[in-house]
Amino acid sequence: MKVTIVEVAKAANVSVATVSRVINGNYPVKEETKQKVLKIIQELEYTPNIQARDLIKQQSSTVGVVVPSINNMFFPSVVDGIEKYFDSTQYSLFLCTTNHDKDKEIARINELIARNVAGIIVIDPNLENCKSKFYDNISKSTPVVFVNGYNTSSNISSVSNDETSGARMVIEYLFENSHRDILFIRGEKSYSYDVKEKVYRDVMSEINNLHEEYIINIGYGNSIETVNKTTEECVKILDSNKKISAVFACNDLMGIGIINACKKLNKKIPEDLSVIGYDNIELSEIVEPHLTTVDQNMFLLGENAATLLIEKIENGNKYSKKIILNNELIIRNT
Amino acid sequence: MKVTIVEVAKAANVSVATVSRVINGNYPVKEETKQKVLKIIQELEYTPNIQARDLIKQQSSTVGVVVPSINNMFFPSVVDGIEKYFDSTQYSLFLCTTNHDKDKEIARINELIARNVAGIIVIDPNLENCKSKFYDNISKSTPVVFVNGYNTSSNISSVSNDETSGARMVIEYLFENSHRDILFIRGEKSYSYDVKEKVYRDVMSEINNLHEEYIINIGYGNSIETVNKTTEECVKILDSNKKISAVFACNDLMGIGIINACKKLNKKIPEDLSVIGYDNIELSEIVEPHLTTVDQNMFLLGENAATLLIEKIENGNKYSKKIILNNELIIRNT
DNA sequence: GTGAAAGCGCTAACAG
DNA sequence: CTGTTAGCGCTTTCAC
Repeated sequence: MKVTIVEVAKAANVSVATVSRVINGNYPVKEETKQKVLKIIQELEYTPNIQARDLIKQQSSTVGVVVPSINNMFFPSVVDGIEKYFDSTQYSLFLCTTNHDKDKEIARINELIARNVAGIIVIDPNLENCKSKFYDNISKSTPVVFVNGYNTSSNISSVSNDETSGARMVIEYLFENSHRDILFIRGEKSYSYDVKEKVYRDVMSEINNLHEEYIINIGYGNSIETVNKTTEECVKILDSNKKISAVFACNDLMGIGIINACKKLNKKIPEDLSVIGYDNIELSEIVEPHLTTVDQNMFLLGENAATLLIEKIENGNKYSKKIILNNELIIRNT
Repeated sequence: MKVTIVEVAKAANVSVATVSRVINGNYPVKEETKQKVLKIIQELEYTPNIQARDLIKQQSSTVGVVVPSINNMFFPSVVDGIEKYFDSTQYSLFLCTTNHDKDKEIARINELIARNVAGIIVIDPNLENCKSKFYDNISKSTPVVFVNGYNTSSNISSVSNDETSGARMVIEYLFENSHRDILFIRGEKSYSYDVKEKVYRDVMSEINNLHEEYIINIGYGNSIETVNKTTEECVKILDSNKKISAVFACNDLMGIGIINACKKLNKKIPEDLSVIGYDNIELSEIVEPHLTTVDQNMFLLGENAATLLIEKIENGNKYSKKIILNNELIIRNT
């Protein structure tokens, strides 16, 4: 068994209260006693039990982070940002993955609450869950922050990229380069895709060139398999539809899938087909040709989410904030 | 404040013990009382406080996972394996990153212990820490499992790939294809690199063709920047040393770096240069040309680590085990 | 300055 | 079957 405060107290011939005081340094203790206790603590290799401390103090020093999947290049960067921020605090992170499953997401959140976390950051929350009352309810008692989520609740803070303007940037850039027949590739069950599709539809309608068959939903969109799934799906489409001169991929993984599709079809990029991705994951700079994309600055997304959560925890979950980060078109070779 | 068991008891007009019994189902409760309590629990949205439960039960339902970094394709896969396994248990994961920093690793481990975790999995533990008495000491009181770590302690379980045979496979395959001048790329501070370098040295010595200048250490090796770092470093080397006909890269990121270096030098792969990586991260199948590599089966690595930890927790940290997974050469196009 | 004692939310004997 | 009670490891009044 691990050594407890009682054993330290005994060994030092003082009361547990005194030991507690030297550990926390919140009440005066005679220097001599203090040194004695400190020495014993060292000798016995005593570490205070944080669980017990949290319990009595009626506080929590853990926060939960919920993420659809960790096996891609996008979410880990966001988590990195969150981690770096909490590094300098007394909080530790419970990381949970949902595997893009709506019910698992709910289960995970409930687990976190049972573990009495001080707050929860949800990255890319499931759209249905957002629309149901689930999060509304949770957020009454536990501080919640969304990253890139659909958020109508007044008691949830959120940080997201301005995907509307990002998507607009993409399409306008394509227009400037005289593209009119633009394939749109999206995934499912995330608000991000909906936002971008809306922009796409609006803008294409404006120029009277909206074709339903140009809008492709390839299913789950943020795992590494997305690349090959996109390639397979789009080889057919690009091969049969010669009018398409550009592709707007909702994320870089899909963008890379398109690049690979072009290799299969012997299409030259960007001569035969222009490709623009979204996110600017590190991979986009490593593939050949380097992918043109929109920078989401994932790390910053994470950092801001962490800041918002701390704020919410400290203000007693009373008010919320929405942060919208701007993004930037990174023009590379596609 | 969250609702506690006392309030449920009051509302249901029973004692807290009874409420506890219906929650845990470990003692008989009259069906009628049970239903009444269950109903109240629902109404009040009561969730038991796991921290308090762990405290009284003198147990812990959390485990710690320590990983150098989450921002690459290797570690997340291992973590995925670990997560999937713990999914079906009552354990939750504390995930910590060390950013490849030896002292941070120690700090993180101490934090986990203060949080009273049931056990700790360390992925790619820092070599110096392994050689110091740090882990020896920790593992006396807390179950510890290493993934791909240097492990001499009798009280630490570990799972690793048979990197010796893996490395040998690589070099022998290169020999079979008549390569004799093989560049060896490694990183620092991980046992994995040492193992592979030893094999490389041994085998090259056997054929009397060991050149110190063929052994390149490019520093931290498992972040995405590794790709470009390798490219930069190796463009010079490959350009100035025309005898080199093959490269053995200690991981796939470095392998991809070599591929990109060849593009810069207009070298054809595999005609002008053969490249073999290590790990078989998902990326290796997505880059062009597809990278020949050794499959580490990261997911399995994680799963096995989780199994070992559970075993150790259940046997009271009394005995340990080492698992060595075989690996397989994946011959692709480089 | 320091100790005794109460209590955080929960479980597990022990009685009844 | 059910209630009473002690106590997990810790912090924090309240006396002295």
